[in-house]
Amino acid sequence: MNEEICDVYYVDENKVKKVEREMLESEKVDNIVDIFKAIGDQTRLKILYALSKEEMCVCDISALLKMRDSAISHHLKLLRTLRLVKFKRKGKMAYYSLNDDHVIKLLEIGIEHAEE
Amino acid sequence: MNEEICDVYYVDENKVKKVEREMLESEKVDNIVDIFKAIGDQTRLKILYALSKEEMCVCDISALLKMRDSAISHHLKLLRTLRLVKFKRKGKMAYYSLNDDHVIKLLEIGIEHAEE
DNA sequence: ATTATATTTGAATAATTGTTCAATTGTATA
DNA sequence: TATACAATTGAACAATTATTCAAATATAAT
Repeated sequence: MNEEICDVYYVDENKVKKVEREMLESEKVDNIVDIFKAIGDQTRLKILYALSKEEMCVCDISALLKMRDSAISHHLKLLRTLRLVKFKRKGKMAYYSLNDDHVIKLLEIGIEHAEE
Repeated sequence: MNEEICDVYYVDENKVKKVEREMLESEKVDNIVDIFKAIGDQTRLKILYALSKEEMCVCDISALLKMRDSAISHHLKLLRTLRLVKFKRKGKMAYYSLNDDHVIKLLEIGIEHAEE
């Protein structure tokens, strides 16, 4: 009988309004979601985990994961855009590494939760 | 000219083999990926963030996010399966809350990275 | 029992996304 | 300059997934 936004009748309006005020701005939500979405993919998670052990070039990673270098490159581009990895060119190769330790922390907590 | 697994020629085999030994088992990768995939969705991220502020029932959340309770329930089921949220029934309602503080830690680091 | 309401579920559709292929670009060397 | 190779890019296809609708449960009240 309260709001007609959805098909629900008894809503704790005060609670909802309170949480509404505390919610993240939607632009911020988008940015955070993008990070988790990036890590939430088998190939990219493996890439990130591998880079936490060693700096590697595209061809090393594609050999490690037994995938086309094109696929790896597409993923690395996304990870670069999100500043999860960085790279430096040395001759023909591009050496990738983790951009900062946020990724490592995220992976650690993710692993911890998965292991329980 | 090394391995013919992919279309790449010069690979640092020692490095690749070393990282191969250090890699996560693929079953573990799947489990970790599922967690990040779950958080890497606008609706579910908002649900988790909201639940970090207040315990809420399905109808509260659907009012907050202006979405069908059916959609919310589907998401909550996934989050329950991954043990990211828990719930208790009180009468007709189901009150949801975060299962442990892994989610909060993950969100904090995600927010931190997004804000830089 | 019947009615009312909160939640859950399954199936269908629409939208998103990962991988591949083919072509291109950048860098080094002959 | 011509060739070789690492990396990148865009387009296309296949696979995954979020949301909706409709129907089914669960719980409480009349």
